[in-house]
Amino acid sequence: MKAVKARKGSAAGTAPRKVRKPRRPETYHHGSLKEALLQAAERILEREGIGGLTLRAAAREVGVSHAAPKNHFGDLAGLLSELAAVGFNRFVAAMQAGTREGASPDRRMEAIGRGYVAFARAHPGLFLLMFRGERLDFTRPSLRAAVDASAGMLSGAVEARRGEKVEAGLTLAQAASIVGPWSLVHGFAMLLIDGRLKPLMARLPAGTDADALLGAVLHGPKPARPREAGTSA
Amino acid sequence: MKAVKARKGSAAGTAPRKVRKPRRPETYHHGSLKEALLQAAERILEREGIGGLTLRAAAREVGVSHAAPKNHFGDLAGLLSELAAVGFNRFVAAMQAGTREGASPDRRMEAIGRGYVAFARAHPGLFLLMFRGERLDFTRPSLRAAVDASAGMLSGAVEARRGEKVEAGLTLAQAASIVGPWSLVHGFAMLLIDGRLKPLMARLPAGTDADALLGAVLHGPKPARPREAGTSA
DNA sequence: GCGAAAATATTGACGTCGTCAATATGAAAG
DNA sequence: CTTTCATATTGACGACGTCAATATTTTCGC
Repeated sequence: MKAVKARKGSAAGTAPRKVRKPRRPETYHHGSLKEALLQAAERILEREGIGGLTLRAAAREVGVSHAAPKNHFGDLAGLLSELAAVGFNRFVAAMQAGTREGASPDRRMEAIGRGYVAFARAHPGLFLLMFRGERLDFTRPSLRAAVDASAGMLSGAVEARRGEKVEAGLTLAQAASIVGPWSLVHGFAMLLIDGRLKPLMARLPAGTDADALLGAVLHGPKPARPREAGTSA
Repeated sequence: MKAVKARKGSAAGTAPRKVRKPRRPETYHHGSLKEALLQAAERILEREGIGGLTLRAAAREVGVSHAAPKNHFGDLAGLLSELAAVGFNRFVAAMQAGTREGASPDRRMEAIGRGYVAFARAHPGLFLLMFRGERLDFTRPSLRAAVDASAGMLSGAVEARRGEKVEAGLTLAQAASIVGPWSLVHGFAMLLIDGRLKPLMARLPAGTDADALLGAVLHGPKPARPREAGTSA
């Protein structure tokens, strides 16, 4: 989509300088560098993993000097946090993707869970970054807003299923009805993209994929009290 | 070169030179450096987080040269993997800690889950390291064995609860009966130690702690199908 | 005991990283 | 056109992982 632009001839650049985004006059020096850096960062993240994502690598990928990102993100945590914010926004979209308009609360809940895992599988590097709080700066407004949006999504679905509005104060049961499904789906996604389920899945009937396993986890016998869930699914 | 060695006295005690493990004559140069490095690494991990755990920092903490760890661990992944192996062994012990002899399979299962989360809370840095596969080297025999032990623990408890031995081949329902509880407890632990549940827990009645929330998650309404789980807790 | 051989520890170097300070450059405002 | 400011570059510093060369200690054959 975006031409990574010519390498700008190093020293002797006789070519026209600012041909970067002819359509958008809002560019400064070299165009919308912040956005370009974010896209480059995501590319690096999914290509080389979180260890390969550095400020200098992002600058290199875009073709600017190693210190250029500082103007837009401050430090590494800034870049990672902005990228995580982008991820959370897309995350919300992924969870909403499978929810149909008139679906029952239970179906809606399941669709959200499937979207949750689907996003993690599609963007494992981004997902891991988003849920690795140690490297993020949650004081950044963009990240905070994106996180809040994704949190509101889940509790909204739980509200609809329970048929009661969640107030400022929560009962233990209300909290558990949010944290339970969240934990189940989050743990599944984490274990899956970290390869922890591979040994188990290798022993399943041929052709059984992660989606089938997720379906069985969501619908099968209860995790804690099998007596009530019938014998076989 | 002698000046560096003088530092060893600070950690070893009164003796100036190689009095590190008087009981075991199997020591080489400076005592059991490998074990000392592992202990130092764990100290650093819990004190400064995973970002502060470096080969050089571990060497510094013990008082040896910056390249000394290479002899025992090869590279950074080696140190992290050996430390993760130690963690998995302790992890198994933590899960077994709450299981009583004649307890029912369900109670045993719950005890394992509580031990799972308790370990994560007690050693968050170690737990995160153990479940961050990207930085580990699973070809290391010690790590492989420790991981297998912890995996066998969970499936063993599930076997007991289902009353059937798990064979080489798995049905989808069998796999789900393992992955479901695992995901639930793992996700809860992950979200908890990453601070993701803090906003929710702040809205709970005063005095409600993470253990109470975990209990509600384990015993409360099912994550996916509340109809079967009785009315409401 | 003693010397050879192996194991272990140190030193120094290289390239990469994040970050900072100083400087240069292009855009916008007057 | 000139001032002003946001943006980008250059160069430096310390910390890191890793490697090669060297030094020191333990172990083992005798």
